[in-house]
Amino acid sequence: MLDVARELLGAVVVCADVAVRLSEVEAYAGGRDPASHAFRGKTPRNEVMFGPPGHLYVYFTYGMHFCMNLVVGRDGHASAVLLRAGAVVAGVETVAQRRPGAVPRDFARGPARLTTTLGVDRRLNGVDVTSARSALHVRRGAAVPDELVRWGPRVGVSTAQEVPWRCWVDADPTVSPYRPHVPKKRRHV
DNA sequence: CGGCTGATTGCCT
DNA sequence: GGCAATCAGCCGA
Repeated sequence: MLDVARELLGAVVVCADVAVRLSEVEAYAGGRDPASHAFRGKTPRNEVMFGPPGHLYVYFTYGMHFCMNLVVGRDGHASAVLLRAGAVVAGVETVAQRRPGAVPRDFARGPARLTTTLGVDRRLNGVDVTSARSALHVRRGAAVPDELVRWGPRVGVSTAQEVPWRCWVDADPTVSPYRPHVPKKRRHV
């Protein structure tokens, strides 16, 4: 699961004429992970997570935002990787119309911004991202070298803050700025 | 520039 | 009924 997350850095998400190269993702480990939507078992909302890998899990949150996950791991295991941020590499004109006033660096800088930029909503829940014929699919991109991959705690979760299951590309300006639980400096205790 | 908060729907207990 | 894998805008410094 963590290896899949790491491999997704640099991959390119394609939806219609817009494409985004991923710079930040976050792993969720299915039923035994208290921060996972699958923790309390299968429900109508999260049922895609319990299906085969390679499919998209789109959910609605905070009354106004969509976020997208890639289902990974074994069928039924319900592991998933939250796609958090990336750089727009195609369709900049389309995105500029969708996000008037935003600067390119911020187009997909955060999970909800990423879905807005790509035009993703619940209609894409469950699509097979491994097929180039799907409305949304994922292509391999230029590999990110190991020395540029950084790991840290997940964002916005109230439980299991200790597991470093978020990974991102070091020094990439499109990585999301929201890191509420990451102390910038470690004071000696 | 960094920190805080209101917005607003749907899901789960 | 409570709260969420967030974001934009506003505040003060």
